[in-house]
Amino acid sequence: MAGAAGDRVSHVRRRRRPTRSGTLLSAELIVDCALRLIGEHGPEALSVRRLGAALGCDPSAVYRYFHNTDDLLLAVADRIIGDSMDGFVPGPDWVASLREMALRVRDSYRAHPRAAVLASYRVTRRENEFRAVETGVGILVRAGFEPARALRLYLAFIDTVLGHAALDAAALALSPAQREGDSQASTRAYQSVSAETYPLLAAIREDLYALAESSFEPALELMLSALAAQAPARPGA
Amino acid sequence: MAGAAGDRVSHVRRRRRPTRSGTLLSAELIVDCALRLIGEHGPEALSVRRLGAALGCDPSAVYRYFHNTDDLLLAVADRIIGDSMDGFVPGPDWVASLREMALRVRDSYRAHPRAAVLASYRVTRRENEFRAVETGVGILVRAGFEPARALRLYLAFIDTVLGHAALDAAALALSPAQREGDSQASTRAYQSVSAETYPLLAAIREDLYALAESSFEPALELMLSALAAQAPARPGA
DNA sequence: AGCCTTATGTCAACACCATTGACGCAAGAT
DNA sequence: ATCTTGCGTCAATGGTGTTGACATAAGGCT
Repeated sequence: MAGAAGDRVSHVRRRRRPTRSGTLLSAELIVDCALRLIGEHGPEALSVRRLGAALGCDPSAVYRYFHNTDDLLLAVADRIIGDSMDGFVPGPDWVASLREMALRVRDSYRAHPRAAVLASYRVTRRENEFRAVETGVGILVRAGFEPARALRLYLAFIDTVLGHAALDAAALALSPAQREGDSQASTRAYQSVSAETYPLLAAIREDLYALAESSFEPALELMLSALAAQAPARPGA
Repeated sequence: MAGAAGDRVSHVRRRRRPTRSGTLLSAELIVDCALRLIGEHGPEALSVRRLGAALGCDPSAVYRYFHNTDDLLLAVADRIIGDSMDGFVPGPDWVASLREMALRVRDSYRAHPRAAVLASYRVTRRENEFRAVETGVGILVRAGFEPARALRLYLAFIDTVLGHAALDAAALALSPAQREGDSQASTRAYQSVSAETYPLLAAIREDLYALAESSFEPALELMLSALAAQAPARPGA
């Protein structure tokens, strides 16, 4: 049960004691700091020790607010999910609305890759997610789908988006060493494609840079076109 | 450097020295052992020290075969990909062939959920991955797509499949404590759907069990229908 | 057959990590 | 003014990946 809001250690702070360096700790502040650390110095910069150093407190003070690092990362993930749908209202064009939803999720993930990778594993089934489901299903229902079918299609859609967003985020979350390794391996692989073993790949050798790029947009458009094709003719349209 | 097949440390073994306990090491054997460790004792059981213990050798011997643990992890990922595509030959129906590819990948991930989660977000750029790309692009080319477009569409398709497979695997890979937490959150959420805040969800309350299910198949069918719709009329068809 | 190179298994050490239990200070209640 | 206890601090434990020096035997070469 690591992660539920009520489970956070000492959820209501009764006594607030400043750290040695004078700052007042809080769960919010720690999440802020974690996001900042990840954003500024890469995903591997997030450790309890560094967190303590950045916060100006002993590393173990973090455990007064979160059970463990997984708990902390879930809190970070929750913050990201809440932020992504913030202020979103569907427009009249249902396909465009779904597209915007997808891009919002993707951008939010890309903004916090490391936490996003962790978030994508755990479907939260919490407030923010239900709001998103209600919104998304609403878009499809207004497009003319039966409610139950709208739910199924929405789930297929959003899981696809989440999967791709996670893949994108994972690529960004790679440590510099891994990233370099990937790129070196790529260039070498491009050159070593032989016409004998891989005739097709050899024939489109100059297009192979696509291997290193995100396929989020093409996949999104395929998905949207499939949904559009299945939309029933609306009585009011 | 991590990654390409030719980059593996001492790719061709010239001298084979048994370990203290008598086993003959090999990259294959190490990958086998890693998969077994992860499968039996969870993803966190994979460490160089445990690997050494399980193999009956000094932990550092692993570094004679892989540059680092990331390198090893990529090899594990490539093994999973290779297993899934093993013995696959595309049939005459290109849509059915793509479907089979997707289901094979999904099954392979589900067979090694924890390893899949560890590895799924990495592009291995190793032998097996290239074989899969060659195969998949070939299917689309024979369906009538231009090679470059076939590559783009294949990547969008396979990334979607990988993303969903990873989500499925992640659900299977949750630790018991985490799984219980998720299920508790789910049931609580089902009950708390109120008609006021979520009128749509309340209306389809009996369909909400879909939230807990995989959306792999619906998403796959949407994707396939989109591809089928975009296929050019084949001269020979 | 016997030497020599060197691949490869072993050992010890380093620097980092998360997590925990004891300790003590001071905030806030009584 | 005293007492309780939340919470920041300290020290310690046992884990991690990775590296460099070392030893030993495998297998090519003469």
